[in-house]
Amino acid sequence: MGRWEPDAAGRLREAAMALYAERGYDGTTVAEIADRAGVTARTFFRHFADKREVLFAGSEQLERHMVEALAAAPPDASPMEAVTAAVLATAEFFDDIRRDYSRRRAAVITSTPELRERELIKMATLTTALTDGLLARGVAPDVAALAAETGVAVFRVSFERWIAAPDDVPIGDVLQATLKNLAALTA
Amino acid sequence: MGRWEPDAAGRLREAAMALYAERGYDGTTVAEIADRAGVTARTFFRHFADKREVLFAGSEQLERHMVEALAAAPPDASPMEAVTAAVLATAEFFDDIRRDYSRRRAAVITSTPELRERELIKMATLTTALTDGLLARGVAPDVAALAAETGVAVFRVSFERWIAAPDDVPIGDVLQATLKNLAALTA
DNA sequence: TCGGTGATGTCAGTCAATGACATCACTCGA
DNA sequence: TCGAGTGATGTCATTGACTGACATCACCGA
Repeated sequence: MGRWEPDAAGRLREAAMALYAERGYDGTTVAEIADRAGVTARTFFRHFADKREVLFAGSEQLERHMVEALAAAPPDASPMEAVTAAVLATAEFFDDIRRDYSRRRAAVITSTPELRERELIKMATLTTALTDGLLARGVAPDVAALAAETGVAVFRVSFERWIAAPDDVPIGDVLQATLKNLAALTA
Repeated sequence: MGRWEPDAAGRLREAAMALYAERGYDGTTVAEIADRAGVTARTFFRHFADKREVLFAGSEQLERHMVEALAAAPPDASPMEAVTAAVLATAEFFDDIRRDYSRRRAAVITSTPELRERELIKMATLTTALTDGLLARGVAPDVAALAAETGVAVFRVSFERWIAAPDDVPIGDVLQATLKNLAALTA
């Protein structure tokens, strides 16, 4: 136990999500989020770069996880096989507990242009990271970019479908199905 | 001739571009842009929704132009042929005069995360518009989305290359070359 | 016990963005 | 010709995001 309640960042995330869902992104001030989390607005900005970033806290973790899975793929795996491994590795992030959070989060994001912008750049950053990972595996630049783009597209589509799917469908199944669809398309 | 100098929006665009290039986006205030354009900050926000939008003023026009070209394609044209027509239609927008502006604009955008976000959402909006245009032509949803995505990708890649190319290369040539590359890839 | 550390609070300030209201050249119809 | 719009702009006040500088104070390690 420290001097303050621990996990201020976590409380801020919870508070922000709750308030965004309740009053909308524009209808919520940083001061209100901080209040609910029991800190000041100044502390909010010490944990998150801006008012949007609080909804994208997990993205660096997810990216790191995918890049690691990409690097861990067998050396003789094809670019697309490596990307597939990275995409499937995301299943470990989104369990049943996260699904409810993900749904509320997605609802807020899709209804707020500012947040959609942020999400787009996160996806772009992820694509760049995967591209770099493929380049490190010796993949040709053109192929790397294309494979990374495809991988992120598969993740995006699957994530959306997972959110819309019944509660008993795990995200792994959706990812598998999307990958199968892709294979059928390109065959 | 009106009561004020005409084309305030145009002057604001010029002023913004010059100041962003000179001092950077963050180092420029809306008040400074307005000053240079001979108006007040309030007037800036009457012409542009926010500080970023002033660099994306032409995007609605470009989108409309592409959508019209898409609609004007022969009814029996394939989805990809229609998209190709839309992509090639952009050549009418970017002449030699626009190239210099485009270069400076691209330099500012790539060096400013906030502006990159805005550019990404513009591209996403364009993709949606082309998708809708294809749907109106009776194209199946999956195919429409994919074709639109591909078309925007071709435009993006071509635009980047055109900016980096020597001054005597017209954008039309670059678009043609990119489309040829795509055909070779998918063959 | 004491100085360093780190997370937080406090305060003042800048600047983007918006609403309400005033201004005033220009236009058009009575 | 006059007077009531009209539309683009200016002025003013306000909110709220974000930042820098400095203070605080429990904890930890020597």
